[in-house]
Amino acid sequence: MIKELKVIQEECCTPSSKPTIDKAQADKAQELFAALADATRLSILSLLANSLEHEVCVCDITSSFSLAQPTISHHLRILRDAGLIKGDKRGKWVYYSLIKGRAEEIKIMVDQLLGSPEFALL
Amino acid sequence: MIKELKVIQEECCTPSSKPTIDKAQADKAQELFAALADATRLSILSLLANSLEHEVCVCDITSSFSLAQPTISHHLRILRDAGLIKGDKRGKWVYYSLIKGRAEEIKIMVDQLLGSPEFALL
DNA sequence: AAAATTGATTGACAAACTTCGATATGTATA
DNA sequence: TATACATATCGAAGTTTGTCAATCAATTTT
Repeated sequence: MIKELKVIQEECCTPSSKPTIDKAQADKAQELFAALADATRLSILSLLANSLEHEVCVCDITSSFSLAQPTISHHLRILRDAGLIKGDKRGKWVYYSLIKGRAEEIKIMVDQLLGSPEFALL
Repeated sequence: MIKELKVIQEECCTPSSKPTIDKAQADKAQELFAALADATRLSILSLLANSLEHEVCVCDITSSFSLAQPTISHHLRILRDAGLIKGDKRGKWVYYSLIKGRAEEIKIMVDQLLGSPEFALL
């Protein structure tokens, strides 16, 4: 009996048998979440999502924050590089808008990472 | 005619009328996404989500990566502080597991930020 | 054509983050 | 009780990130 208890305690746990995400997937997801990991950028996204025409020019984005114009430009670039927004230059102004379908893609990513009822069945 | 074109060009766009997320919400979301903005931490989450018992001890997590033990411990702390995982000490070992329901909460957050069909109707 | 305006880029700096070795703490074993 | 083991914490080194002033490029206005 004591011997059996010993054996149980000599192993901490049974290792996983299911495959986990690979490094390429993890790196890609990291890029996305890093773009979302800033309060200013999240506010910019919310601003675009809630604007009447779903399109806001840089001047209005800049005037919504107490940050210098190059700082906003920097944040817009990060969101653009992450494929979350796009900019459309018309005349003197650049109008930014959300890229559609990204919300769904992100939610699928969250399910793959943290598990969801559907993924749990696989 | 020319005058009318001038008037149109003197304003860049119509400002938003809908409310956007406030700073407190943005800060909270930033904390969460910052915890997800690292490939190692995403791999750890995936490891927990895909483990047979949905529970893995630190030793097995550590041996899954080419990183020093204090580094893994640091990442586990960040995930714990973000409310994504919990640790259960049993004897010599600490077993980590995902906190249930967080995936759904994150997906709702994404919808609020980037807009979703339901939120668009509001 | 010159001046003004919008937005992007560059370079610098401080703050935050990832990583590690050394060490501390708690538990089990001899 | 002394030793070995598992994990957390601390402090330091190197890297990345957020911010701004200065500058540049493109467009419009005068």
